[in-house]
Amino acid sequence: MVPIELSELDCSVARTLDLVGDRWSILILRDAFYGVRRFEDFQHDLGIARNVLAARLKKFVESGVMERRAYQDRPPRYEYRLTPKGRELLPVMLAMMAWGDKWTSEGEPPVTLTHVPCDHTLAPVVACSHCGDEIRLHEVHADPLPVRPRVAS
Amino acid sequence: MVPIELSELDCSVARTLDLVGDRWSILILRDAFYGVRRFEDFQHDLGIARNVLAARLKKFVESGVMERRAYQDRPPRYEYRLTPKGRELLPVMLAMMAWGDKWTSEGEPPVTLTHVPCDHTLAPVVACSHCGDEIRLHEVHADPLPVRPRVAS
DNA sequence: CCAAGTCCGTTGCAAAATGCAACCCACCTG
DNA sequence: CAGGTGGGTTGCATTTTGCAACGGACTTGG
Repeated sequence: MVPIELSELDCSVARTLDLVGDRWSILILRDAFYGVRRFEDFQHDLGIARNVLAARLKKFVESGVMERRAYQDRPPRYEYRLTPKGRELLPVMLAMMAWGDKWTSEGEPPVTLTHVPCDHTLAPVVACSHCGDEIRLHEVHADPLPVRPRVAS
Repeated sequence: MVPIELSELDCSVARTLDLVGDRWSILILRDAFYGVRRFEDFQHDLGIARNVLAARLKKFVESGVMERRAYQDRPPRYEYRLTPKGRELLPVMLAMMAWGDKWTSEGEPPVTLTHVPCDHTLAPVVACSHCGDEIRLHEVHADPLPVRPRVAS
């Protein structure tokens, strides 16, 4: 994937996109969150082309999101595990999952999440790290504003 | 974008990906969150090819994430605004932004977010809708488990 | 009245990413 | 020694993107 030209677009969203902004990356990570570690299992579960899977795993390892570790010698076999950097992509996946469940599900949401510490069904929300309230669009002020809105809004 | 084959992969993440899982969609939405509404402004700010921008906006309108509204007749001119469905993609963008800031920024994070109600610098976190605590990977239990991990883990 | 500018696209063609199936190699199992 | 498993690579067709040019309907300036 060719990186987006960051000259005028140096935002963290774009940098995150360089890693997970394609069709398969987040789905691979999702399986990894659920405990999948091996090439064959990713491939079988997702139905992804093997060459694309190999390319994605390689990219994840190079960027420090996963590590490739041998779990046996002879024949050498490897598994792919999330690093802390990779595990912290969980919020991105949960946010996408929550949105998909709310707006695009036909019938029941297929997966119910339970938050173990409080033992309640979980709808992930994005909250303010300081006050804990849910974040709404017009309650956020960005500085410097990365784009120049035409009038004021 | 050809939808991912959902037969064995009917997860909300994949359905969200069908909308925003390409190189530009989230960046367009990001500009929209910041108040950009017109074709020319999106194009100029992002440097996106005009045909791709036209295709994305059309897709957003068709899927109900944006609405196309005339702001003048003669010549007919349209602007693109987020619908509620679209505004609720904010968490996805914030999560990507937070991750990019934390893990890929060289030097200072370019944008500081302030949460207006509590007047504090904001690091968006994904939290449990019930107890408000931040969500960690191993504190989430999914049912039914959408993939079959090999051993247990 | 004519030239230039603004806004929102469409069209054609080249480059890149992806999907698909076949192949490979090293081992293990019956 | 035949077949299966695991982890890939290679070649080729298809799809998606990027780029630049063009068009049409106005508005503005002189």
